[in-house]
Amino acid sequence: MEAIGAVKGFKDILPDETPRWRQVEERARRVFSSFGFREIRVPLLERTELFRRGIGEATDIVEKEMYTFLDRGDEYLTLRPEATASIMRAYIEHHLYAADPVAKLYTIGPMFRRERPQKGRFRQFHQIDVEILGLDDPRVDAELILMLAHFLREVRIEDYEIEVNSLGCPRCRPSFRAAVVAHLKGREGDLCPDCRRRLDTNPLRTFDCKVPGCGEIVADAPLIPDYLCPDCKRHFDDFCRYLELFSLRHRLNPKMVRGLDYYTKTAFEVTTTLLGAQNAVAGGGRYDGLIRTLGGPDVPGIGFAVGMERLLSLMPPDGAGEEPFVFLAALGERAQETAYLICNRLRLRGVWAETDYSGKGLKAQLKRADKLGCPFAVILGDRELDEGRAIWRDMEGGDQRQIDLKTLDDFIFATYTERSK
RNA sequence: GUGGGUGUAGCUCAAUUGGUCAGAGUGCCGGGUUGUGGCCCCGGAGGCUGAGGGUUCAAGUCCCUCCACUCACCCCA
Repeated sequence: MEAIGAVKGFKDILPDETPRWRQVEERARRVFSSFGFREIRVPLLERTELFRRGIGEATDIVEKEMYTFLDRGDEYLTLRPEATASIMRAYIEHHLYAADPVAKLYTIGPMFRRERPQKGRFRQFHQIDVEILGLDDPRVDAELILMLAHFLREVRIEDYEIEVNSLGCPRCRPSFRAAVVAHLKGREGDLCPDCRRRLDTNPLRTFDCKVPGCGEIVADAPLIPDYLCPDCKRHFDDFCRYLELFSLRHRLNPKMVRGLDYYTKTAFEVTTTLLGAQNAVAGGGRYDGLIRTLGGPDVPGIGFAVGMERLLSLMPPDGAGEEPFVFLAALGERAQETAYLICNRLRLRGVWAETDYSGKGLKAQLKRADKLGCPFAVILGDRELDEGRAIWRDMEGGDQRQIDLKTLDDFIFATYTERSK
């Protein structure tokens, strides 16, 4: 029979890797809690319309990257390509704004985008997603970045840069957009085909283009900060001032734009040079009009997402191993049964114990204990059984002593609790 | 969607101009120690060399097609 492989771009997270995943998740939860965030869990599947309206029709995600299918011939559903839209949907659907004017939420889970896989980019990938709804104060924007930086520190990631920019609001963006279009139109012929198309759909995205010719044209293009309305400008200035208040090193990148349409005002990205072409570890920004666009009240919001796989590949290696506490080696049928019993009694008391099922020799059993990384082993043969005792072996030093069988369970349990302190 | 690279044992990789080339290390199993792991020594199992076709006396090696993986463009976390 031919074996069935995983779907392209979908990865198994094997037992050797899961401890690190859990470690990151736990640290995220701890950090977010202390900043007042609560967890929300939303479905992986939503109506396609949610993402079309939320993320924007002209974005790459909606245009060509979504896993969309017709469900039983009556409605289009999509595997979520990001979490924000779903969280906004839940926020509106359950009237969370009514209970509290401010909602601080986070979620951790898989996202799906049908792109060509490469280093740091998968079709199913995982994000840690954080949102603050109901506050538009620039202090909140700075505080969110403070929390993100703190979290990165907690997972021992140091080599990164925070880039910030303001994308303006519906009041100031049209004039900026017009200026960019005017600038680009003059040299339209020198633009790459993609950018020529973007001229109509989303001219700001030409800023991202890496084609050398486009880079030159964009080099002296108008910059967003110069076109911000007084309100946006003040917001951005204050935001930057608060970043400095926290001594958060950051870089102004007036050419940074984001691939999702809903962003307004503050935008930021955490980048690193260590990831190859996929240099963004985290990214986010403010989206003051999104909730209303999705049929909710006019509530401002800001959030960010961290790419789990990318984060993990940046983390320094850590011996977050998992090993049993004791191996019960048994010789002879009667001893094997006793060892089997003790092993499971220990497990019921919360001590990770392993034993042998093969009836192999002592050498093979100790070898197994060593391979598993057990710090201790119990040796129990019919000989010991008859004398009502067992051998307690320290695997590191090789010291051995006799333990009365009647007190063995308690002895092991006590040693275990002592050691886990 | 478009390019480039790579496919040999579970894993990491070797195999001169096509000519005993199907190997090593590691892991696994066993023995050296009839009841004592790690180090060392010895042995064993395990591969239609990604798949299919072609050239040739001879193909892991050259050519074609397909597939998979990978990196990059694009975009983003």
